[in-house]
Amino acid sequence: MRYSKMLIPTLKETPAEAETISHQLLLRAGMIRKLTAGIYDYLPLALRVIRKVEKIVREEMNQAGAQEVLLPAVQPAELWKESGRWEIYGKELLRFQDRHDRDYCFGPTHEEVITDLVRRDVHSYRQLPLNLYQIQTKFRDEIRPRFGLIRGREFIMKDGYSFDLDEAGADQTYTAMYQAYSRIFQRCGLRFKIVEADTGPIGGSFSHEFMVLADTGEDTLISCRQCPYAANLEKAETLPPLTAAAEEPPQPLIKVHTPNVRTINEVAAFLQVKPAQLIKTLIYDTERGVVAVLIRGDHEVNEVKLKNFLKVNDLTLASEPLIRKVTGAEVGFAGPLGLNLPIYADHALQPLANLAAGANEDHHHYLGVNLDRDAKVSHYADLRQITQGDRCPRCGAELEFLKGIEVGHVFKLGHKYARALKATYLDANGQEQYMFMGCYGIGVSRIVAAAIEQNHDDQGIIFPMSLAPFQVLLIPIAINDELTIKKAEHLYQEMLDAGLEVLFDDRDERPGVKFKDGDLLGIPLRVVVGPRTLAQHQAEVRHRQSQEIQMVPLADLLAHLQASIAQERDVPNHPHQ
RNA sequence: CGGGACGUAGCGCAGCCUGGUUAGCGCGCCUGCCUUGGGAGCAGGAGGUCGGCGGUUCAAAUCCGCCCGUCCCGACCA
Repeated sequence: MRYSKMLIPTLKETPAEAETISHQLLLRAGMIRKLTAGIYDYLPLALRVIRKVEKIVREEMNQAGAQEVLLPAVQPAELWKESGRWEIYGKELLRFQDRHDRDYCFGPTHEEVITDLVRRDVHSYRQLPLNLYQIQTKFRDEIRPRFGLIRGREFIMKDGYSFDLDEAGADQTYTAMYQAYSRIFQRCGLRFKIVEADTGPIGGSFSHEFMVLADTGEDTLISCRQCPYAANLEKAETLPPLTAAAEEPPQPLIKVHTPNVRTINEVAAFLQVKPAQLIKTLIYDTERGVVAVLIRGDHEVNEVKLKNFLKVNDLTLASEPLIRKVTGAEVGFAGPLGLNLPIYADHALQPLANLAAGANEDHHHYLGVNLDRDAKVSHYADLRQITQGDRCPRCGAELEFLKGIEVGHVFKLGHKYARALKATYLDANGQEQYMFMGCYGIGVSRIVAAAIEQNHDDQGIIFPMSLAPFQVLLIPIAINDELTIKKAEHLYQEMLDAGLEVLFDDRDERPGVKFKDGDLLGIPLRVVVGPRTLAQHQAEVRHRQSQEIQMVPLADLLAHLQASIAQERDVPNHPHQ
């Protein structure tokens, strides 16, 4: 491709709207433009990278036994009502009507559609297992789109769905997908980590997320320094406390006047106790009623765990009037004593004695609270966020906290959708059985952003060979020198004939401009020819990542480039951790 | 949706507080000359509903109100 013919509108200055590095560089390199919040145009260079990602995804999915399909983006409400998700998916689901006022949505995911397809055309155990995937544009009306391609509302996703006879078969498929995903992200040159994850609104029994490690990542994950345990922060389990029972003898309950002392820090300072000796009492409103949640003063509630534990969809901290109504006191003085609500406590509180807590009375707290003596705790459970001091829930070793960008997610769904949409088959005995499903997502457009987050320097993008829009950038110096341009044209043709993906910078620009643009675009290999190098029958080859420069005889140039490309193409920049 | 910031040429910004010629600057873009190994130089030029609507005023980019849009921080997710 000739640079002069290609739409590559690079920018010298960083647009003010871009905060993260991948967003800035994608804009500056002329790869994307924003149409409206969370919705982007992909320009030619970006599309080439996306096609590279897609190719890797297709090769690995096909290799793993999956088949590609293409499902509609617009979906009828009926299917979503049948699965029950029309009600529970929330505002993220973009809904609209057609001219007959029938309800539709733009697909954020395709469990309903694929299950509908399969239930209509698959009826026998002989047709299973079946593993179908597609690469398609999704729309999720995110509350807050941000970071360019990392969290768009419209984005390109690979979504796959498997249908197995039973759980044993589904486990095999899950493993195959897990391995295919590992290979995909390795081939994309990403440094990633696989973590246990919550299943969220997709549902199902368990899942793993593939996290690209990057400081700008939105997710926090924890990883054991000793054993293989790794989990998303919201999923990470906490160990029950080691001390079996209270060591100190229970003190009598004392009510203390605590004027205008509301927050944990204020109460701790006022009562001269540590935050860890306080009980934080939070009132939550759910679709199944109001509950109280107790947590140690220095801990935070993990609302995902709480949702799962309570088996609720809606979970919000109670409003001020509601708190007053159920506790009889202003916000800041709630406590477990005499509270007429179901009370759930984090297991870290169980062995603790002589704590401080709100008195459910304005400006008063209790000292000497012993939960088993003074309150009615319905259940103790793991309800809190893991923190820096926690140990690995598997082996007890030290944990590491990391930031990551989720690029892939595999779920074991079980019978959830098969049951809701009646996807059944007849087994060998003529018995009707539900299909056992799994689903598998990859953020294709997000991978492009994640790759840039991990591979850049102060001059621009450093694409791994496997994703680069071009393998080679050919720059002739002194464009008006007839011999140079003639030789460069000749080299360009040779490279094309040899099947190299080459961008020929034939613009009438000064060398500095071409070098700056070249570094910004991140093409792995740069070949420069000019009067000086040609006089020695050589070309200069520069490696974008290492910045190493080699002078290569023109006669060896093609072979040299092909060797470099072959060496790097399927080898990640960094080994998988 | 809660909190914060912003909206002036394709991009980055100044002007606004204290209203008043033709709304500026840098980059980019067009033409010509010149230059050609890290975003050159000179000369000429194009490009603006100052986010929108309404109000105050003799006069509004500037003051007031409403609306729209964008970004950042939190609750959601490939």
